[in-house]
Amino acid sequence: MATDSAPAEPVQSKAGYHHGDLREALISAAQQLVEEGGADKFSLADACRLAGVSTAAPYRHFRNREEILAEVAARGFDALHEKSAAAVEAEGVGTTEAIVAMGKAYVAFAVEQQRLFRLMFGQNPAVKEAEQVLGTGRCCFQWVIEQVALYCGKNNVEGDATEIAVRLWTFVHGAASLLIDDDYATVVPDLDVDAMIARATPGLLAQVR
Amino acid sequence: MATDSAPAEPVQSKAGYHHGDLREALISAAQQLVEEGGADKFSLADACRLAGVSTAAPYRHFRNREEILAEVAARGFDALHEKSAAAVEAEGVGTTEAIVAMGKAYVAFAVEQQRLFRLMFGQNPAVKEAEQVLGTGRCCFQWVIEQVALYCGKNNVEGDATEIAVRLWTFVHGAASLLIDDDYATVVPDLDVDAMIARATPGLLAQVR
DNA sequence: AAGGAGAAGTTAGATGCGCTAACATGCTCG
DNA sequence: CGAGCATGTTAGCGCATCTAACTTCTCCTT
Repeated sequence: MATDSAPAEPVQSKAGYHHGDLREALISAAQQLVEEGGADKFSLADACRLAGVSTAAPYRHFRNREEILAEVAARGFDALHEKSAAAVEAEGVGTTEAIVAMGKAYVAFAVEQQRLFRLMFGQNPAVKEAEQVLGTGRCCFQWVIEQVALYCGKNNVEGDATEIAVRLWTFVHGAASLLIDDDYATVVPDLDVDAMIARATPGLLAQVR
Repeated sequence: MATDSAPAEPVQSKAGYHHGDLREALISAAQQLVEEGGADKFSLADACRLAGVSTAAPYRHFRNREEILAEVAARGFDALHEKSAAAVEAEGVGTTEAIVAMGKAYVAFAVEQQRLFRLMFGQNPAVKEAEQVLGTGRCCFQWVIEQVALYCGKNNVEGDATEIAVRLWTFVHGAASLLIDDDYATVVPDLDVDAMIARATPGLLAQVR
């Protein structure tokens, strides 16, 4: 595969001294490794082995280990946004069901990509303060506010959409966290989280007082 | 301090070749270091320097790095339990105010000891599955259920105390997490979390359908 | 009271990671 | 075609975890 006669490969090759698109390859490796072992255990060296390059190579594309993690986190927010949007679309924009579906999608995303979720909502400052992460994260939440505003409009609910959105977010984020961190398992092992969300959402949607 | 005439020091000395109570000294150092830099950055070697021993010494008392962290986490649950109990006591057991105070205490604990809270409710399996952590954690939640049951009894609320406790826990845990991980800061910078809890609690206490 | 066993320290070193410096290669464009 | 730059490589420093083998001190038995 290496000492071949044809040096071709139009734009981005994969063989030989130069990788082709190492940046993407490393991000992809990082996504995989993060999901397997969590951001803590993630090692740049492992990613290099997956991509088939030396351990010094990443530094041509990233300042350091955390910059790769930031990129992974940012893409996570995009994925979360997409998943939520699909769930809402399926139920019909502006309905109570859509709001509930949004919450369930949030938790489902957390469950399906536990470690990624932990990275996205973790405490690593280098990740959280990264440009891309702030951008995609904000965008994600703005969209939720919009959905709540649409709900309020359609259902004659008077109230600040942002305030309601924050309440909803708080609840589903708590549910997602306790679920994936196995904290529910310790004390209420057979909790049906989806059912809990469905039952609690109406109360959180109503304007209090 | 070393080559002295009196070898005394009744039970546990601090000077000389033997430390006296290295186990406690290391745990105490770990508590300090975790709160300063988080469990990720915590290094056994740093703890050794704080305690004034070589980097091999800890292995006489702990299997590995994670076993110290587990001990720190377990003590965190004790501290959380105490703080919550004090808050409830101050408001009067069985009142709505006591329940609200319990929630605020939870969030306050998280804010005051961010990194410890993250360790306690993190994803590190070696920590979460440790005997002491499971024990103190369960105990902590059982007490919350009791408080909710007392509330229900005094206020003629029909409903499963466990179910209500889980709803409350979910909400305040979400609030604490989003607050200390700076996620609120990105999108709703001037949110008053205590006020939010006070307003949301009555709705969460009521039995839904 | 002597002295031996074992607990609790030590130093040395294997292994692995992050990151940098200096060097090598080969794509791209003038 | 060849110069220059982007993107690889190897070598190596510093630091962390953990183990092995050795030392020191405590205390328990006789």
